[in-house]
Amino acid sequence: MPKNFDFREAEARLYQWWEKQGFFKPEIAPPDAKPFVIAIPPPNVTGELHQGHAMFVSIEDLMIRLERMRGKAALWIPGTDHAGIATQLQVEKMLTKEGLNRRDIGREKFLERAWQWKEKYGGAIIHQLRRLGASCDWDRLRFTLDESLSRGVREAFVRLWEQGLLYRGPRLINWSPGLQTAVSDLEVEYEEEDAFLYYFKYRIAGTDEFIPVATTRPETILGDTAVAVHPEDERYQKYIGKTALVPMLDREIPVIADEQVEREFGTGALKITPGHDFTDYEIGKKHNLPLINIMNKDATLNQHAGPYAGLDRDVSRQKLWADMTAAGLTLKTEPYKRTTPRSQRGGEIVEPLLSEQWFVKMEPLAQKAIDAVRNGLIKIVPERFEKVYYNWLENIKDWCVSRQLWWGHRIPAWYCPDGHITVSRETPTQCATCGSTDLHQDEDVLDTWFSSGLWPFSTLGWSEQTPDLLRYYPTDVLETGYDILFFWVARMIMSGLWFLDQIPFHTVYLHGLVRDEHGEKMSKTKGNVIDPLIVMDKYSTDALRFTLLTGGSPGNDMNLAESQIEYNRNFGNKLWQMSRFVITNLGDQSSFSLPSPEKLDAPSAWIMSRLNTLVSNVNRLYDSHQFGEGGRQIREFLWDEFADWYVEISKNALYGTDQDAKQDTRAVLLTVIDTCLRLLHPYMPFITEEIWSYLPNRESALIIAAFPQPDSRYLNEGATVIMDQVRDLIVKLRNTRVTYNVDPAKRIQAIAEGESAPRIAALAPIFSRLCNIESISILNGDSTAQAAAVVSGDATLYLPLAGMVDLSAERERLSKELGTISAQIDKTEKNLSNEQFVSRAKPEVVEKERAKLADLKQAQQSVRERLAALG
RNA sequence: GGGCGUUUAGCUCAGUUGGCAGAGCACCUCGUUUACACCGAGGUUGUCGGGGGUUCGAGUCCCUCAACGCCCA
Repeated sequence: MPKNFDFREAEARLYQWWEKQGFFKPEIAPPDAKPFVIAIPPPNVTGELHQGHAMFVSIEDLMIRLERMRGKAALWIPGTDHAGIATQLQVEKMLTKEGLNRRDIGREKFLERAWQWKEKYGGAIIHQLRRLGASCDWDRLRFTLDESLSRGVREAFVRLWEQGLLYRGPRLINWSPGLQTAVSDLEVEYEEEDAFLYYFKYRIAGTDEFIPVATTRPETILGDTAVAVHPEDERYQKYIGKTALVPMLDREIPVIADEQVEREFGTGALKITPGHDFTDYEIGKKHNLPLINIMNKDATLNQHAGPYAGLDRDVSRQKLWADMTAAGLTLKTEPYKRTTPRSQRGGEIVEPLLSEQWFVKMEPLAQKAIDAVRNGLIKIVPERFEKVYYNWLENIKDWCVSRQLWWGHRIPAWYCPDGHITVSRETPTQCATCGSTDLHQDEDVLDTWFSSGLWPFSTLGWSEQTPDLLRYYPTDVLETGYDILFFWVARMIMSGLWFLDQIPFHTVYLHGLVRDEHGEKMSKTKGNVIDPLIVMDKYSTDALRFTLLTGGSPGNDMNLAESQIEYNRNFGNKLWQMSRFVITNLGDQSSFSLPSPEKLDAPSAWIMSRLNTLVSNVNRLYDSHQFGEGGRQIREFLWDEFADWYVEISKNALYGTDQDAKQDTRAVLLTVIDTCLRLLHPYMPFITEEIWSYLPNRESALIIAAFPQPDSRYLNEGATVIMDQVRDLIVKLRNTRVTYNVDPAKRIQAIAEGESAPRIAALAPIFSRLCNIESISILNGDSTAQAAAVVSGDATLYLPLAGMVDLSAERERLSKELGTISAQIDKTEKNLSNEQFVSRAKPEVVEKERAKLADLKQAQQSVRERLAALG
């Protein structure tokens, strides 16, 4: 076995081997095995690996590997998302470099180029996922624009149409002028920004009077179709029903009364622009106001803006305000915090714009999705996100699904010259209404999330009843970041229930965002990005995975520091070294049998007890989705208990002459390593598999070895008590040696006193190896003054250190210890003298407290006696 | 405006059936004993945000306040 683990060489080799052996395929399990299925959150084909990907791969691969080891037919379906806008922008960028744009080359040529781009660059992210060790079934790799998935999209669309849940019509939607497409409500982010509130005069026709009105967007004045005041507002009551004149256009609009108007805001009078504001749109509908669209799709003003037609939205704002000022129609401007709607992609200001789009009626779908979680068919982890989920679904709005893009699923709707709509699974030859053969297909494509909403079943072949769909749907867990709970998770639940009448998965596990060391969002511009590929090169994939898995808590954002990854790289090395020690000390034998529990010596009984406690904990923690805590416990057991204590102690037996003790110890060492490699494999797949290959008597591959189950026969409280006392004494002896500057090489004969002195003396070889005690004899007569004493429970150990012990220092040290012990005794006695505690606390807690008190009392007495002896 | 989260050592964070406050980094002192210097041994470090409550017992459960962050409107 090499001195170190060369992860750079091993990772690629092991991954290829696993894949070639078919271990990633669910068919590796027996045909009757219960499936365990996860559909991957499909990364954008345009994506580059970031910590978010690393996080979901770590968690999902952990679950997949663990369930695979539990004998399930584990299937992790990989895939990528065509990412409508992102990909189209990439291809357009490429065209721009060639001096072209998409309109020059036309839709067909453009799509050709887009597919070329996808074939060339779209695989990058997939290769990066493999580097993370993702044990996906790559034969089942899917892409949202695959033919089969596209058929699913059509099926879904047509069904919604047939069920009357799709409609097309002019509505006010969020328009992205830069991208020239509609975006959904979810794709708009609202930011508070410094702006101005503009106060101006709305003249009343035929008078010199005016109503003062305030707005944050003066250019929309040109589209006003009413001025609204509160019906009970004394200031403006007299104008209700009168006519106001739109500044600069002198178009006549009514002054209306509406109780929604806030009297305290601005001037208390509201301009109503139904064509360019969502609130005004509703008010306009209520009052039957006309709707004027003053804006073109590129955010320049159109002919309805009169003299301002052709100007950009910002320019027209300046010019209109200047003109109004010149005309004496303005009052003032004041600084104001305005909530600006910006596109999630690119950040440009989004315009509410009247436009012809396709919408899905969401309410019936949402209701089913709400019920599924309420009835417990689907569980969201952490649970608090269920509330967020309900809140969104209960207030759901219709979903604008059409996008004015070319890259995506083209809407399967055709129009005849009379405007009849034909929606069809197959390309129709004639209009379903009038039979016209003059048909043209809708130019738009569907929102990317429409297809990803079908992901858990479209990847399995739906809309066909494929064998995969029958065997692997519903899937089990959906794991992703909480930031796409609405975008993706809720929509999958809705569509799964709607189209298949079955939940798509029974558990949703949501992880947090990965931030930098100080909680800042990672970004290239800030320069605080920790690139997964770079840290994998530097510290290994296992170290990155283990850090992401153990560094945070479920559902919360995680601050990632490179030092943590380094620390876990060190843990990997530690694991390698302890395994190497065990393996190289196994001798020539190829098979080992673990002694039955009663035959183990104290250290072995202790470590086996701890091991089985660990196995039990890890299983329990995994089943309650506490992956991080599970990983931390494995690491702490291996490092702080096994390596630091048992491995050191085992050297006595290994290097000794007692053949039975040697064999038993070897068997225990091997059992611990074997078991822990299995426990750890889902967290650190590469190093564990590589170490496994050096184990004797192993199954073919760790990746398909059985996950450990606890064996309660090996739980041993007695051995744990003994070893805890031994370890406590050893730490105190080491401390004492350092305190008195005793040469580490100096071997000391110790003298034991107290009830458990014989037991301690019998374990002298442990003390010998761990703190260089030559021998332990039982005290016979009085202790010598020239000695340091350490006390643990009912045992005292004297170190005769003639000439080295400073008696006053020793007195001080013991006095201090006496203080600590006495304080603990006070606390314990207080508990035990409290009748409520004794009668109400759990019996084992009371018992534990009594034992503790007895221990402390003995220690107290020993320390007192020693102090007395020192004078 | 409504909801959620966070607040624990100098820094970054763990701590889920309520039962003696933990880790990494940093810092101090020793040490290269054939698994490991990507190491080992020892040590220093706390008003578990404030207040109230439930309980024999609260970092943990409940109420409330504060600061910071996020989501929805």
